[in-house]
Amino acid sequence: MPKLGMEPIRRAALVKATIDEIGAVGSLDVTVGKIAKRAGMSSALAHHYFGGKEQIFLAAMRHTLSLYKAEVLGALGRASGHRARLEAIVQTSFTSSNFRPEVIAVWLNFYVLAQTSADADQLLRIYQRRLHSNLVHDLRPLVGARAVDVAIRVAGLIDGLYLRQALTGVGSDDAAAHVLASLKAELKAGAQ
Amino acid sequence: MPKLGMEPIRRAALVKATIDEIGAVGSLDVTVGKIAKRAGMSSALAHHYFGGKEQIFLAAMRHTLSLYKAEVLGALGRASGHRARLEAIVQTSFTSSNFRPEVIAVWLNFYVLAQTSADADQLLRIYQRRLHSNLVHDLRPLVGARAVDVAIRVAGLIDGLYLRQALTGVGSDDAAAHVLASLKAELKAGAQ
DNA sequence: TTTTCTTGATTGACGAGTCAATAAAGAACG
DNA sequence: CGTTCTTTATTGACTCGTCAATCAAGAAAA
Repeated sequence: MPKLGMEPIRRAALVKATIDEIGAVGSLDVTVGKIAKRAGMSSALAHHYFGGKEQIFLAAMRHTLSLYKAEVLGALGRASGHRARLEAIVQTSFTSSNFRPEVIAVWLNFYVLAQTSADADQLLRIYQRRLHSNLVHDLRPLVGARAVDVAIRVAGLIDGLYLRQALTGVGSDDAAAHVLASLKAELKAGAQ
Repeated sequence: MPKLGMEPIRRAALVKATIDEIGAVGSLDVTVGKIAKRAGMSSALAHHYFGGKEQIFLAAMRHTLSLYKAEVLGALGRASGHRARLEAIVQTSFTSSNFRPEVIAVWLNFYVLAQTSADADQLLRIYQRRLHSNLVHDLRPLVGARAVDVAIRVAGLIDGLYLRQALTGVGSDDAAAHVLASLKAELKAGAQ
């Protein structure tokens, strides 16, 4: 059985299984054993490749973040013009892939973990910084000096509406539309 | 020793201890034993009064929500005029008492629990409905038919900025000011 | 045969919930 | 007023289960 080069395959399988298991349980209260079984291996092997539970979690968070990042980059590539780029960023945050139960569960528990895990906190800050600078980049030409403040509000609104939609399907008629409406109001009001 | 009428005292002590313990650990991964010890009693007594761990958690959530509700009601009582009342609602959401680590931890874990616990979900919806209707009540005279949509955005922004400030002290220069700025932009843009 | 992959078995710890037993405060009773 | 009964308060000890992490050992490639 021992084919060589199993490590990356096993790690990927474990990451996926971790996300699925967190989604199934809704919390980080998942066992290495369950994750390993879902990934089709023994728990000892999971420990062998990751060292411990927390490292498995972090890998799952990183993976979720990198998927999101890729989605944003893709959407940005397809958009032209500042306005369109802003819309792309907003739309991407509310893609259906972000509302799969596993993804929601990972995000929520990510927030919880960020309170106590320095690594999780760092990952979260990276996400926030990236979103913020993406927004500022395309807001600057539109609102000038107000870009930073507006970006804070847009980012906050994205997170808040995501949270609300994730927990209570309410407002799902289109959260993205709400963010864009708010943005439009900011642009209009700023221009007097 | 058995003084009568201990039940309400014990329950209150357990609720407080639960919140403190969740704050200390950062998650719901707290033991009944630890909570009970913090409240100065045996774990058996905690079970006696609450029945189980989940019920202790729910009592802690309810307590946190009722504190918040009382704060809002107090602030609303002191405010006069629609604009002032809206400001009161927003300000209250960002009171320093809401940023004590225990309170943050309870809220974050509340969100996580709402995914799987019907009771937690119900509590969360009550909070959201109350906030929404409070906002609509004072927005209607200002923006008419747009009140519902604006309320959704303001509520989302409150939750989102709270989340961001709670996790990374960033933006703490004043989240409430950001919400009010956004609100102002909505009013201005709506009036053309 | 050395390295990579893999697991069953084990260890050591911890935790939720139950239970039987103790203790006191009041109520009923003679 | 004593005495007995009942209810409330309280805990230590115990059960039963779970789980993270380790380890020794086997199997297959190179």
